[in-house]
Amino acid sequence: MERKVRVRFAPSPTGALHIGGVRTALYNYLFARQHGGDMLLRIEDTDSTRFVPGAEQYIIEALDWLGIEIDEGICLDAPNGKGDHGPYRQSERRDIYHQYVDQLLQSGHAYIAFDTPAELEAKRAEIANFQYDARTRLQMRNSLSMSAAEVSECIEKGEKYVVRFKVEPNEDIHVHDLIRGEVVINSNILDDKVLYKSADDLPTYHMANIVDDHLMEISHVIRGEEWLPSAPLHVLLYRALGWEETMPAFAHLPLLLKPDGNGKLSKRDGDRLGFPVFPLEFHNEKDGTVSSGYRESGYLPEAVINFLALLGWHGTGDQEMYTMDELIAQFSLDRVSKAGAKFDYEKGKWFNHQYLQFRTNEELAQMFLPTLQAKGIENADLEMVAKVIGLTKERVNFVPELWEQTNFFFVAPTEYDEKSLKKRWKEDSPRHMEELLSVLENVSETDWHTTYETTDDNGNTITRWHLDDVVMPWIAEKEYGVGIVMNAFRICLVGAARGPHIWNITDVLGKAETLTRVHNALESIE
RNA sequence: GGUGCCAUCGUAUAUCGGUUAGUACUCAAGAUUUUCAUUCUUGCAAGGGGGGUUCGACUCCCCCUGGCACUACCA
Repeated sequence: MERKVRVRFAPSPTGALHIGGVRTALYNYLFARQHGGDMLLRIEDTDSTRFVPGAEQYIIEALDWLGIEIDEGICLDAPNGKGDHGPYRQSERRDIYHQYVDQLLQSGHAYIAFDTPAELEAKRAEIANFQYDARTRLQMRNSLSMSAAEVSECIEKGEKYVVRFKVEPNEDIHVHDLIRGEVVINSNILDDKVLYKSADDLPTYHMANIVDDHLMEISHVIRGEEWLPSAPLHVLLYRALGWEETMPAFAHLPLLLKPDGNGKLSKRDGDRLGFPVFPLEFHNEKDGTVSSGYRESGYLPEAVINFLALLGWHGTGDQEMYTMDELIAQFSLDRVSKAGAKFDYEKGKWFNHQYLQFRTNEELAQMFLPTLQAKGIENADLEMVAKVIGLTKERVNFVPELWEQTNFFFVAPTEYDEKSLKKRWKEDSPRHMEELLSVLENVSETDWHTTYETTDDNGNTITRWHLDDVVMPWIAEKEYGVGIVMNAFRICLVGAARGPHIWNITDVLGKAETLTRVHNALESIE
């Protein structure tokens, strides 16, 4: 019988969750859902010195925002973990690790070493490319080079020690990777990795990772490419523990690279180039830094998911827009690319633009409210906000950008754009506007907002404003230019030569406000 | 330095031995628009180099070059 698919996302709470980590979580999630398996979240907090308060909560909230659901382990509705394989925080699993460290010690796969960090440093300075391995371990202070009596004496004296994995030399280790195929590495290049440290009574990543993945019955380990070099060590550990039969399958994902130049994408790149590298804004209590987030920048979660999914994976055809359900249905590990993907922020913006168009005007209005408030627009009429958003949303990539497109609907212009004036405000404009004012004053409130369907010269159905029937004949009769009149009118209402169709603007503004603005413009201009 | 991974337009990628090497982003031009924007159309732009294998290679193999990752009592 096929083993049930169980995957895990296992971040360290050392700060905000990097966007690359988010993609790893996403691929794990897609894989789990596609196979009807479980998605676990485990917190790898074995390095107490790097712990950052709030980071764990941040991770949970970020995944929740993106719609990556956790079936087991630490999650929003179970902050201390749910499921039968807990605890799901490595710092709470000390007793479990002890047992397996002892097992390795007893079976001779590991040994105790007393070398202090200073001694190790000295050794590295003394010998170039020093490696703690089969060739050098007898020169060091450990249970292989010391007598049993000496060892117990050191331990009784309270000397700090570590447990190291005893790597047998000159053995080819085969790692089967679902994305890269067979990777072979000789054990000679592996050092005797530290598995456990008595100083804080915690295992290191490698030990904890293998024990947990085994005990939690993980079937597939999908993680970043930076782990590929240590995969052989992990295979050796499974073997030493007697778990090779149920060892999970490995898949090492390509890295997310800097948009320019080369190297791994980092927080600094985001700061430097002006885009977020984290899903949510994060205030780091430990170092006092603030990191901007996709959510706060106006990104829609579905856009981030779609964008991230395509950074390293692609379907068979030209499809680019994917819902989460489509991704779940179509994702496959063998279509994950092997090469690192440069982070193209422009494409991310485009995705957000696309998904913004799918949202209703009412939804967008709700999302736009905080921006309006920040601009001093209190008690905005939601219906009116939705209406102006409908007129302008295809012009923007992000919700906050709506302000630049709609501000004149909320605030009457007090300044008039010089370039627009130069080009569109002519000598006759004041007289034209005076006359337009009297033409418009005669339009009833009802007619002001009226539209009707008609056909154009090509027989297409178009919507026409009643105001056209009032203003256009007047312009024609006076033999004024349509452009010169309408553009001056626009400047009066907007303050510049931009914005949606003029009658859409007068419709939202209403008759009284429209006339007021023209009056004001006539007084202010020149 | 050592080991490993990787290599198609500027970017993300399609192609799983036979194509005028496709698509999207970006950029440019034109059309549309009484404004700005949108939209539409068109265009620019690629198989790192060298050897093989083959009737035929972007695709398979080798070498070189280049890029990246790892090389901690961090994950």
